[in-house]
Amino acid sequence: MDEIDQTIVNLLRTDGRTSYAELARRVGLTAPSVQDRVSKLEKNGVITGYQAVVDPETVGLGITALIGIIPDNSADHLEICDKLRAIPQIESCYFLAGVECYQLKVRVPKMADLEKLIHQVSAIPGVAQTRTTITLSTKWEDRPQPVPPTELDYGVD
Amino acid sequence: MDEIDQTIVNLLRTDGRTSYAELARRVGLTAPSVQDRVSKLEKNGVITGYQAVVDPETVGLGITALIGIIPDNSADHLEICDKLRAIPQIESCYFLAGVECYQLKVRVPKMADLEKLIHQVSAIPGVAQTRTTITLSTKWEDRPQPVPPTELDYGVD
DNA sequence: TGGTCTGGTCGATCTCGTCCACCCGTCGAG
DNA sequence: CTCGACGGGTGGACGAGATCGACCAGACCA
Repeated sequence: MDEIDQTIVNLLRTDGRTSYAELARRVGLTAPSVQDRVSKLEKNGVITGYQAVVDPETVGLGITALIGIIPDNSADHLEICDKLRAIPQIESCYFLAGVECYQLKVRVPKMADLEKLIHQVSAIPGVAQTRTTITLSTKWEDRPQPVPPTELDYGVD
Repeated sequence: MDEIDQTIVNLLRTDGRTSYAELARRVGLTAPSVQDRVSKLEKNGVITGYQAVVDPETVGLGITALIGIIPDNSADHLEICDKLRAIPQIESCYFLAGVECYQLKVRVPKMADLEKLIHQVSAIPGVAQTRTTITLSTKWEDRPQPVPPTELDYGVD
């Protein structure tokens, strides 16, 4: 994970379809060696995938909401997590330090779908309470910040 | 935005580097026509970009936090938004219906950076109060849900 | 009926991806 | 000191993919 790898990662984060040839030109190497570096980055779990970024509204996912979950004392977190994972509308799931120990980001087409979704989440054993906040607008999302200058080795060679 | 476009979008959301030739095989068209569809999807703002998904921990962004912002009455939201946008560590920014009218998702290398960041956000004119929650773990993030069957035309032809 | 428009195919050409042989410093062992 | 292994890079060859222009078929409308 040297400086060249960082450049490659930054380039691929801002345009995931950049060709190896183009990357090679940018970092001053040849295509095969860039390809080699990229596949090592993938193998080492630095790059975990590539996705097209889609405007949710244009594909009929006009409603975004954040749902906080307060568990009860007997909550089995493995089970909760599994049940949550099975719900496709939950795009992100964070485990938090706080009373609301999960926060979900969900997207649905219509309010009725959100209502159904909340019932579905509330029905999971171990979920004591949920608190939902509608997002009025997404100012921005998943903006790739440049990888910070590495002073330490982060354990991935 | 017919059924074929939806398939293309779904495929590109789960693997943003899928070649046009491969997409063509999957949807039963030729590469040029798929390419044509994709460029139309990009032009119409359905696909807004492509990004490599990176494991934050492996690139030195080990700390994730959610920051809620409570504005004061005189808050100029355009200014707040601009000031927030200028802070690269803020990866996502949602405008919410609630007392905390913004929620930020931030990533930093160390706790000290988070502290600095909170001070930075608190110092923005119009920000009355912030509330920060550390995420203990990211269960998953930005999982692409299949685009819902379109019953209506969502205004993007 | 004929013109136009949209969305497709086909084929040619150029670029890119990918594999392989080879090269060149580094480092540890004999 | 020399040898051999190794990691990481280069260059070339070849097949696959991207891209462009020409052409075609069905829908729609005057």
